Amino acid sequence: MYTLVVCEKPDAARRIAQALGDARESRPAGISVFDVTSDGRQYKVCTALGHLYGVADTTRNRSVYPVLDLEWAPNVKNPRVARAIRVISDVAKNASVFVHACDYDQEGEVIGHSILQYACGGKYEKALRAKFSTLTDDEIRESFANLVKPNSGLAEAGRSRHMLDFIYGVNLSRALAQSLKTARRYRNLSIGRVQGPTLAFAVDRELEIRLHVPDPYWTVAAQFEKNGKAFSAQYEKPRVETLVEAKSIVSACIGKDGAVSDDAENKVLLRAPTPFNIGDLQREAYRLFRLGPGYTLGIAEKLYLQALISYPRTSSQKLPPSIVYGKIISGLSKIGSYGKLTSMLLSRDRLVPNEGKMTDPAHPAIYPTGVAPRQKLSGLEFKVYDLIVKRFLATFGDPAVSQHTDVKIDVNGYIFKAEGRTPVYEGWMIFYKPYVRLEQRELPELHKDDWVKNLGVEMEEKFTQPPYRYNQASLLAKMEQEQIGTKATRADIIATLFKRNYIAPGRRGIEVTDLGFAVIDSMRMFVPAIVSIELTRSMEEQLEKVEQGSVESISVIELAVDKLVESLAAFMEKEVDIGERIGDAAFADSAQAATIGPCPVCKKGQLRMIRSYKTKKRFVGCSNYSAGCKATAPLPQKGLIRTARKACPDCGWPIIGVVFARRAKQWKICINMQCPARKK
DNA sequence: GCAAGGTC
Repeated sequence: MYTLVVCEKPDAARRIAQALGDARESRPAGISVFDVTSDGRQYKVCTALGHLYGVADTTRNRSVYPVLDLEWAPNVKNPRVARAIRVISDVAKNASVFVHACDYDQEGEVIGHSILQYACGGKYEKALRAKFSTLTDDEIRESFANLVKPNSGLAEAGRSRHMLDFIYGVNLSRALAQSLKTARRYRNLSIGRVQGPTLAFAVDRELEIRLHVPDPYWTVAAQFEKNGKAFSAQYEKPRVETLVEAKSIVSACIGKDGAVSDDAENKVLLRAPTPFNIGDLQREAYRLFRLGPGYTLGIAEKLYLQALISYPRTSSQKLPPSIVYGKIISGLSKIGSYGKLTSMLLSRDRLVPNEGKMTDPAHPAIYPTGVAPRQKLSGLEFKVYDLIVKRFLATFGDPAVSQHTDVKIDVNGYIFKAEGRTPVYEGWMIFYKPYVRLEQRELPELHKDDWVKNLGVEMEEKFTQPPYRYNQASLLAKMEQEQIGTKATRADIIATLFKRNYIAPGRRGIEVTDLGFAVIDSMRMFVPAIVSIELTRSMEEQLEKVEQGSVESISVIELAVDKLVESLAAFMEKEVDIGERIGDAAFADSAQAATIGPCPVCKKGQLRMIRSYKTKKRFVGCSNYSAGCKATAPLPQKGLIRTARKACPDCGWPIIGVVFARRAKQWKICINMQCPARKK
């Protein structure tokens, strides 16, 4: 007889098994099972692959809606999932004790609950729960020495979350699709609790930009000189509202020398950065390399599978000592050019990382393992790896010190400000080069009551600017800030909005398409909750009550269904109008998206993406085909294709960009097979 | 051809 331990993922199962004792791995049906004997106890540590069970539509018919009868079913479409369920069921047959050791959070509770209930034959209530905050040896042993009862309220709240998201998301997506069908069109549409608000963020930003009225203002700057060194200073009001005022400042100051009226010197400490969680890494990779968040996650997963970095899907900014900093750093000292940096840390008595506030139930922050790469990393893989290594090292660095000199200069009663920034001590920044640089702005030495020579005073007319468009990194940051989606899904949600053609990459960030506007408009009209973060907030409140046991999950779901049905009724009344509106937007967009560029052969038509009726493959043809232009070119069959709005310098045919979700950044090619550049 | 959430 033995204890069956249920874990959430293979990596966690391995760590838990090794922490419990000597672990022997076998792989029935390609799924790992670890046999452990420890203090006379026998364990079989099994693993899920994330959710093995989830909500399913009992009608099995996508054109039916509303669908309100849901069931909780194994995800048998995925063969690996089916094998994992079989393996665990087999092991469960002879187990005497069951331990739920999935991540200690809501989804983890659900994953373990389903497995214990359905793969192990109703063992959830009898099972014991391992409660850990990170998967370190000490914590794992501690949690197994103090096993608690499973939290059935949490499991129930989690299952309700799945149900509610399905009820809103699937039904409203089908309603949108149906409205298009009524208008005799077809397009793949979707909306959901997280997609809705995320798209709405971009829509609202787009509206702010379109409604922005530029206001003029003036800036006034002066050039001064002291001891042969010139420097500039800004008038104390960064924005002067009127031309009259700006002119009067300039005329009062021009040609008049200034006196230093105030000087302040401060040493400013800049603390070391905190270690990366996945969102931090995605933002930093975007800032430095312009990598989309989904792509960065893909690279991080690859590095993790090569054992070069720790588990990347973490929200933690903590580095527990149990990962043994010294061991990792000495490992890194043998890799590439890190030796110089690591020796600076290895000579220290104590290593203390500057941790952030965020935690994660199952994993620490992202850190390099110190294992040397076995194969050469690709350019981008190396960039992300290098960033992770240097960030890790930098968290142990001393604060950097910068001397700030703030000087006020009085010119005929008008005050100008000048700032000096001088690096004093590099501290942690030495580890994080070239990803950071201490700011340097020189000022001559100035003391109170010194006179400075006036070299000129100038004013400049400026206009208030509209806010920036979101880019992928800032949209992801907005989602984090509003707490919608999760660390592992945010990048995917944004990718879905691109795939649906609700948003598109523009010159200065993410632009909302007409289709995106039409979808948001119709939802705001009939189902405003789905495009507002309030739905998430109220769901969280109600699920909290389910978890506490003060409200039944069934009543929460029934209430949601009532609200949905009410909204759907109003929506269906206007179905034809909505369908027309969305259809027009969708097909205006796709006609535009399908246009690749002007035809270089007949010089009259436009080259367009067309799908062949016979082969179902896409290719490029000229809109002037019926008038005799036979210009054509093949296209890659995978990936999202957009025009680069540029002609090839070698042959004049248009250039396209091909985007793959988690793979290449963007692949720019000339579509002409006969292009001279191709022959090279 | 539909959500959001796990993970491979």
